[in-house]
Amino acid sequence: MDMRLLAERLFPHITQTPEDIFKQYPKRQLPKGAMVTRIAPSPTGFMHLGNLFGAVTDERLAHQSGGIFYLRIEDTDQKRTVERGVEQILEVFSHFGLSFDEGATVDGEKGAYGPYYQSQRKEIYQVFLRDLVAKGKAYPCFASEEELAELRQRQEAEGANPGYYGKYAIWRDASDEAIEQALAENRPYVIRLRSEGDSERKIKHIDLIKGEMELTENDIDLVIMKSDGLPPYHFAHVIDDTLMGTTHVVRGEEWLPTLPQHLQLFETLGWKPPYYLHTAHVLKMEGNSKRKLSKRKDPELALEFYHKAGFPVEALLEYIMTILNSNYEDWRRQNPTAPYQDFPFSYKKMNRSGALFDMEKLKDISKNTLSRMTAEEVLDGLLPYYAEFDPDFASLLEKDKAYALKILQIGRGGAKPRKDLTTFADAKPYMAFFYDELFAPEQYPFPENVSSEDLEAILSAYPGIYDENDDTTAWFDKIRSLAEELGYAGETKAYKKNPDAFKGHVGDISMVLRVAITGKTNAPDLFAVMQILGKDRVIARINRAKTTLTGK
RNA sequence: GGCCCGUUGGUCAAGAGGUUAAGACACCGCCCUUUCACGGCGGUAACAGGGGUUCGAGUCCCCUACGGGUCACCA
Repeated sequence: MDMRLLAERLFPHITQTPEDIFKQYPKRQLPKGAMVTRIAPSPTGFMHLGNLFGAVTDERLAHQSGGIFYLRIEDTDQKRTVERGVEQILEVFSHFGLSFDEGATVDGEKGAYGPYYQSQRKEIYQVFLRDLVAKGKAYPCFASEEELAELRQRQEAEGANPGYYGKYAIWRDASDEAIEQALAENRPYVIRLRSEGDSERKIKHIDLIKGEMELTENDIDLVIMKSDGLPPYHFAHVIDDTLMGTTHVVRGEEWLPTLPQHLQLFETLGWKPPYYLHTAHVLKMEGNSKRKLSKRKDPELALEFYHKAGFPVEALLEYIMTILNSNYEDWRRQNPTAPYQDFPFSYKKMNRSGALFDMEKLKDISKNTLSRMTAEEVLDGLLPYYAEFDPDFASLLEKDKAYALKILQIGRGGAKPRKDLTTFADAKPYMAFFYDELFAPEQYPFPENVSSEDLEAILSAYPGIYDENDDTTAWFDKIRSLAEELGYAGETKAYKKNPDAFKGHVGDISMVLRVAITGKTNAPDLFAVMQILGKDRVIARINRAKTTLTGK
């Protein structure tokens, strides 16, 4: 059969030529070295850590080089497409502060290289499909699912590699009559590429992350159009990334095995492939072995997990940067407050092997990130977090922001800031005692070496000696005197030198006060705490503790 | 099973033929300290194994082992 006639027969509605299409996608005019990258997620309603790793890499490479970073929606598989999937994608990336220069948006799309939804690009793909058929480089295949399953079984029995190739490619050289008949019967079909590859031959390829590698040529007659008329990933990737001018494709290493197919497609179409960066997977330890993070078993794969746990987005980005570029931590030490975008990102610093996800490291980074933030920044994170997960606490914070800021200000801002919070979720237990609404200790964990008589004596004496206007030294001198009056060492050192001479030391006295005022044995600087609470509430809490203690 | 990728302390990693094999997290110890959170000092701990090449190998080559990935009209 004349292949041109066949092409016309298969795609009667296609009138444009590849040249027509290329006119609509002119070469991008960008400065030298500018990279064009994209992320191309499927709208499956599940955004995970891997998506973010890739997106940060793409975004940095593009924007650092003066290039373009765009969002393309890979929705060629209708079965997997989910309602609001695209909105979710957009929300997640805007949440992490990543912005696209082109691509899908909340209300459509922007940019001159669209459509950015693959489901809307059917005609474009078919122009190239038609062209390939006309040139004899692709052909229709009418094999049914059953036939293909049968084929696989036969190959297994023969010990041959599975797949539609060589002598197993039954429609590759089908007779005109057979095609004619199948068409007449309206049987569904796919379009396959007529592979010229040989599985005995190797191709050399340089991946920007993995380096030089040797791959086996593809000899499978790849499906390039599904029976629904849309292309599978492989073909869409080649067409879209070419037309849209992608210069660097960043994707997970699970794509490496199909790379020969992509390179073959580029060659067949006569196009130059982009640079590839195949990134290693994030792994997880299970027993004694590592494995890829799994959607079903590992909640920490979902980005939602970090949101719920209260990790600031800055912290997660910070962790991602340390994983992506090994020299990032050193840079951060030199530049403690610079935005991460100032870091000279390089794909050369990306690791070729997979990293275990390290929650402890994330926590440490998060703690440091929070400690570097201003009280205002922390509160800005706290408010939406608690609005979503604990509205009651959110309204307490909201009611008096100045008060909340005073609390968050304790020990913040110096060269050695306090590091009390690992996540936003830590803030409530940390701050709760400052709020009378939440302050309700049933019993007080007073130090055990202080007798009940002494406890009562301390709590009774304190309201009389506490003066709001004392500075920290004057205040503590009073505590010291009280300690000595009761037979406790005024200096810790004196106690340590001769423990038998005292009931305890001044630290025990301040611990009693700390427990009475905060309900806890561990709290930030007591003097600062009292300043914030104010004299009335300090006295009230001392009295409350005394009442609880004595029962009156 | 075929094909592909990978392998430096518990974890993340530096390392581009000559290093006492960095640093960070975690862990342990000491110090500082009125609690806590910090901070300081120190410590335990690694080139998967075997062959080559070389005066010299964590670095280059080969084999083995182990780990991961992939073999769809899913991406």
